[in-house]
Amino acid sequence: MASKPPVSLKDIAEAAGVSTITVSRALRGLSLVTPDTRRQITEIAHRLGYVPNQVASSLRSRKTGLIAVVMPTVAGSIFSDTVNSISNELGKAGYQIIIGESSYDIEQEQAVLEALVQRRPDGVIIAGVNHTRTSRELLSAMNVPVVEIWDMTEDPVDSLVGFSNRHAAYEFTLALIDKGYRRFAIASGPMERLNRAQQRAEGHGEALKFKGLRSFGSIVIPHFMGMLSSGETLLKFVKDNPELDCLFCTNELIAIGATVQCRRAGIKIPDEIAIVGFGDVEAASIIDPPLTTICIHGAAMGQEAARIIRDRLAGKTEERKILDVGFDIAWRGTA
Amino acid sequence: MASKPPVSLKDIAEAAGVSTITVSRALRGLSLVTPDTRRQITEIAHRLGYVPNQVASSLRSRKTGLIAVVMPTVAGSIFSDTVNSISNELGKAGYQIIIGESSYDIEQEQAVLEALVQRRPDGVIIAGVNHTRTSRELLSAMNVPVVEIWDMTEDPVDSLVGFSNRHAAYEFTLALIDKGYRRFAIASGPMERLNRAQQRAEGHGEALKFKGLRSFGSIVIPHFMGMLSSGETLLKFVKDNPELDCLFCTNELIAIGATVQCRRAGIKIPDEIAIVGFGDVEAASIIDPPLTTICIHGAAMGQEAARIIRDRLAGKTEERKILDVGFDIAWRGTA
DNA sequence: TTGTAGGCGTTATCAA
DNA sequence: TTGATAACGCCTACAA
Repeated sequence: MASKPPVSLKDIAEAAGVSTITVSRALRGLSLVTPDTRRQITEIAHRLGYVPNQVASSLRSRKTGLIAVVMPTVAGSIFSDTVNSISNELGKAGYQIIIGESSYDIEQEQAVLEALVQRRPDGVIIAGVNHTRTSRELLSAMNVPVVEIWDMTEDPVDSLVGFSNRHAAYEFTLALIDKGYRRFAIASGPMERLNRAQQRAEGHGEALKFKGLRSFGSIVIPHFMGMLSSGETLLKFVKDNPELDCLFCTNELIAIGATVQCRRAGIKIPDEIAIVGFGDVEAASIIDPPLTTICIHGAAMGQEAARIIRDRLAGKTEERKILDVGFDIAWRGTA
Repeated sequence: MASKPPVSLKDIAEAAGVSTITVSRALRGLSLVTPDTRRQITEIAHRLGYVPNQVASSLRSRKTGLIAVVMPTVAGSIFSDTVNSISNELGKAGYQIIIGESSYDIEQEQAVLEALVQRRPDGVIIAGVNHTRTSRELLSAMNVPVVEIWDMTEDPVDSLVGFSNRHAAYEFTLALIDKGYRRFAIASGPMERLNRAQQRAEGHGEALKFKGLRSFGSIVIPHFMGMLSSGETLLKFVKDNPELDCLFCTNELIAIGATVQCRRAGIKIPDEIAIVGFGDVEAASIIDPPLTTICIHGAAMGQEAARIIRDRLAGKTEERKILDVGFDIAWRGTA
């Protein structure tokens, strides 16, 4: 297992009889090098199996080409559209992403952020607008573009691409009431300490109140246990509360689970009970009946956030942006 | 927007009246520092808002704490279990992962690899065993542990944690024949140039041949277009071939799509036609009927691969490992 | 237990 | 168009 020592710019420079900086320039395509010299250098670099050391480059140039992306989770389908579109959009510009998972917990988010920051990312995209004080300070102190996503506030750390969870839940509830539903219960997923679930619940509640309705119950699935087992719990809840006519889920996955399990138990949806979700993952459209839900523009948020980062880093713009991508209601089979 | 200059070890050293190396040692917890000194240093570092620069650290120590993970895609649910378990397992040991997508193409894989290698990862986990010559050379030349996953071969680059796609398809087909199915057609997803789909098709074909059966047709969904639209294509195929009694899909997503669309078209599954998948994603169990499929141990592969990397980097073991995690057949509703 | 010296591989800066 | 010099921030090696 004789391991050859790694090849550096210096080795190439010696072989080519030029200085390291010339090699560096040639390999970076810096057009101040004679085509002839460049060709020779490229050839030698290739022959020697040279692999540029981006660590050294990053240290000296203070550019890592890394964008930190902090999400509650990347498991499951909720945030994967967002992460993918970020990755694709930034990939075009030669950036790599490093992902951190906050596990829906701002303390954990801070820990993750503290780790990521040490790698000196050139930018940060982070889900949510509710962070610890230290996290906010950290984000500001980094002096790189920061884009918060998946939420809305008047007072972002830097730029923001999101939507109002509260408003979406509010409007959706109004629309459901318009459709004739009156006796709602609300089901929440694992209570996010990042509190987007809570905002959704509040928006729902406000809409009820505005229409003079009261809530007929609520249930929380404390630790997320997979779609089907959450669904079992909700099936029991639905059976125990026969007066309900609509189960408002603040989380897509439990809505899917509930729909599947209720259907398997022979409950007619939406006739006996309507079920609605929040988020529109792909699985929502393959179940029967397909889920009526709020469609969140995860990919669009990712893409816009990535663009903002890219443009800022390219010096194209200085300004901070606040972008509301809104939401749609996807009327399908469950309500 | 006055941006304070970043704080370095030197700044802390000066403030504490010690040398930078002492600060470095104190902050890394290297137990050669007086508790008193350490406390003082920690306090100052905190007060100054010191953020260690891992780029500099990586350059000098030749350890980046980064593990490169190369997968065909991270969109969708197929590989996400694997990536998550890798991330979790390595996270425990303080490693970060950087992901590259090969898009089911070994040329693209090579390009991705060439980019990742420049960041000097401490290890590599890569899907598949079929790589370009250059990729293999690159992997060897890196002199870091490499684990190939999701496939099987006698001749891995280094370590290997996988299963035989061919064998799984072979055994599954035999089991289906045992169940009484005779008139099979095979449906493939986007033809992977990384050729795992092909191995599955071959295993299926060999089993038929072994039992003296012929294939009743085949169809390829060339570009993956989502579960439901693939399903439409397959629904048409099934309608056009009424003699079939089992549709063998080499890809879970198209199996789900086919099942959903056939069912919506009123075709009785499995009575009129059986449909089986390959891979067992979560969505397979929420459709009706739930999909009979080969259960691949994606999370287990990820975890084992991560462990091998971790142990090798901790110097716990030198040896290369080949691990076959096998597969299970999940008999559910569609066959 | 602490410190000195130097270098990891690259690129910014300034000079030729 | 090319080069010399130094520095990015940290840690290895060796010495005290």
